[in-house]
Amino acid sequence: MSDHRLQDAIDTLKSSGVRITPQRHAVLEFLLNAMTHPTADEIYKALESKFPNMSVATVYNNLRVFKDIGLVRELTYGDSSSRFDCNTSDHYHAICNNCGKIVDFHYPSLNEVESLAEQVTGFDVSHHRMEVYGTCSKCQSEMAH
Amino acid sequence: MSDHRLQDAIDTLKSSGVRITPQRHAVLEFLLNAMTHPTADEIYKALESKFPNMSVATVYNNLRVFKDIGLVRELTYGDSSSRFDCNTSDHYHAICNNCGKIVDFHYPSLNEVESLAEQVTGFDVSHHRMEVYGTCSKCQSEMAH
DNA sequence: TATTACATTAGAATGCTTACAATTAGTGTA
DNA sequence: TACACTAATTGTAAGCATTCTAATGTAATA
Repeated sequence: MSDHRLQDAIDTLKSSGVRITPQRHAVLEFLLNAMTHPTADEIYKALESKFPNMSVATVYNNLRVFKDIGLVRELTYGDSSSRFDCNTSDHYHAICNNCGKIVDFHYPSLNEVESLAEQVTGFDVSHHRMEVYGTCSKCQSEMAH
Repeated sequence: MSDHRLQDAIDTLKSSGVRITPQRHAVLEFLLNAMTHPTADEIYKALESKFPNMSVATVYNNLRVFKDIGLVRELTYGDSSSRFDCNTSDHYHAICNNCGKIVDFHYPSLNEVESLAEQVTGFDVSHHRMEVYGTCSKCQSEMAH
């Protein structure tokens, strides 16, 4: 089902002059199929069996390449490690304070906030970020007991 | 001018059963007077001359105490270290992609987003976070040359 | 095929933050 | 004020995520 997105991503890489190595392909494929927003270490562990010799550095290197090209976004929350999101379409995140689960949700882009911020701060605004924090439904029902 | 805020903060600490030590007082005072959002290390360096024997651990310990009580907020961006903000009133941040400068700005709280997110995700939302990114006016004029 | 540039690897190094155990110092009570 | 109790501080070690480095490997090109 995501063959289409994978092929698009590979085309983007190629046209940027980036080589498609097996490791790079695997990281990309894993990210595209991931329902979650994995950390670098999670990606590394997931591909360990397929690429026993792969280095963590390779994961980081490739994530940076993807990020620079705009294929993935790096999400930095309070916790220690970054998460990576290959869904570059406009969306926001809801994060569970309890279990850390991240759920995507759509909302009309907050352009108004950007233009107000420009007026007030004198910035030339390029983008914004927004998340809501709370308790996910699973944790809510567990807490009820 | 911020004696009032400092006294309020100290009262809050006392009523939470937290002792007011000289180091703690100094960290709190520095944060309240800071126009920026300093890192733990910046606070440590700033107080070095006044408290030559103070440990970095003390800065971190106290910041955590303040955070737990709700006197300060921890800001985590992409860069390596956290920043601390003692302005707990509702406001948002504009961050310069170039120099890292952080400017506060006010905007009516995005309650609507929170309630929509609750409906869509099933979360019980407690709060949200939002920032705009761009180029600050100083960097803009420097880039013009 | 030789060359060149880019990727990967393994491990060392870095930087931020926390953990730990020993010492010091506030705070409430007699 | 003096005492005792307990929290806070200190210095250092440890943990963790991430980046760096140098050597090796691999793909594309002439």
